[in-house]
Amino acid sequence: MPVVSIEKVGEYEGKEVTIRGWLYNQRESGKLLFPIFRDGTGIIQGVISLKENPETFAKMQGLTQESSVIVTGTVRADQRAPGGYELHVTGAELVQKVAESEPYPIQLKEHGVDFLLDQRHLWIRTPRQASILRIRAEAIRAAREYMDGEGYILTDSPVFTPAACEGTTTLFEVSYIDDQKAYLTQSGQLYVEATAAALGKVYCFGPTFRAEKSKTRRHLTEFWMLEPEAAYAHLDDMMVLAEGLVSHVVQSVAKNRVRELETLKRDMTKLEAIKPPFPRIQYDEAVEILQKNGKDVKWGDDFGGDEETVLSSQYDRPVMVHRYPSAIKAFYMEPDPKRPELALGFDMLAPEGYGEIIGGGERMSSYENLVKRIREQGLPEEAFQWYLDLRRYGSVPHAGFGLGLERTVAWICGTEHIREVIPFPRMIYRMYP
RNA sequence: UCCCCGGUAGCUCAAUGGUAGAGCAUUCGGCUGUUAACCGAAGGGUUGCUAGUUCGAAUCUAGCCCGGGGAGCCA
Repeated sequence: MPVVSIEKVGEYEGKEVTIRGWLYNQRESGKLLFPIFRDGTGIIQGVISLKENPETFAKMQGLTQESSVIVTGTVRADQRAPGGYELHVTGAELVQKVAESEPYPIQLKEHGVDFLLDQRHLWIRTPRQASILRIRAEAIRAAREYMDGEGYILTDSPVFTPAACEGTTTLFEVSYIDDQKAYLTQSGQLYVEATAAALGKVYCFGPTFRAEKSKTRRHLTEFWMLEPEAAYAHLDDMMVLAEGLVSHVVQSVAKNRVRELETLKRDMTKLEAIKPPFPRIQYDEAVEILQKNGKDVKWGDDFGGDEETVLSSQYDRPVMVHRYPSAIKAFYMEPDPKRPELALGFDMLAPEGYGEIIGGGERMSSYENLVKRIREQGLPEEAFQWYLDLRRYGSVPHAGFGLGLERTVAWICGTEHIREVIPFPRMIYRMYP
């Protein structure tokens, strides 16, 4: 008797198979049972007749939602069944029954956000959430495939760091060994700058932490970031890499996760349009576009969520805004030699109002300028000595960016909130489960 | 940190100053093709907490707690 996964059940039409999973739901109709099973790969409806199989009927009748079961039956195509295939159950083995006194808390109906987040460890069992997590996995696989294919070497950055990567944001402080203090990384960038000088083209991919008190659908306190860095690379090289990476990720999901995107009711035509080249606009031009659209922004202002939405809604694919004023960008950004008041940085804004998914640019390569900036920012110079070494010993032009995984996946999935695209979201005021 | 919104049964919600209710879930009964099945019945409440106004508070007032959305900041 073959043990099969529900996603592959169509290959076994007319054959008897075993499915190991859970009871997703069950409808009862007198002398007929319609259990719906799930096994993590999909759902399938079963049929059990009292007349034909009284023993199994008795075992399954009244069984509680999410009880674990191993069932055997014959696969039949049937228009009436959700999913097109049905399992005519011949035998069932109950693995664990959910007690009636403590029924499964998540029902097949609308629930509130607060409740679902408290039940996140169970919520991920629902088809929609499971689909999102499968898409996340595909996005990660495709992103690494692309970076590896472009000759970038994975060199992961540490999670414990001695100081801030960017002065302004708030850090999570943790106690380290023997009364030392450490901080959870807010970016791996400084470290990939070092590995780029060692290996040429590198990237890191891992969790990052921001203790900002942001309460929006675009923020998490713990999120994953992919950060490439390349020696001798310039701003334009990074914009080419960024559009190549993002389009490869989107196209891979569109190709390999069709069923999941259907579960999410995602508009596939919007994803299919995500191909290079992506539009590039300079900051100056972005300000003009915003002013034409009635936004009260002047040159020198940074863009908020509203402004980003206006800009990204002009295009059917992500837009890259480059050369922002240095004053509103991070301390390590290289100024444009043609217009020193501008930084050689860029942001990629996702369509449909999902906001900034990439930020990056060219790093400052001059020792003197970098020291000056560190002092201006009031950053602890001692902690940055190793970083300054990169400018003492064979400094070269180099560039990179950071791609926010969850914002990217939220956009691909079309979810309302970023919290749905990470298995266990960490947000301000929420760390359970 | 600031602004806005919310907290009533396990869940989703109703009740706007006068006896706290419905659907789902659970239990019992019925139903041979159900699609969040349906029909009948039962059990289930410190209305977030504290104080106040009132003959009377889920409802009005104040403070606090918890959560959501947004600003700032950022991926």
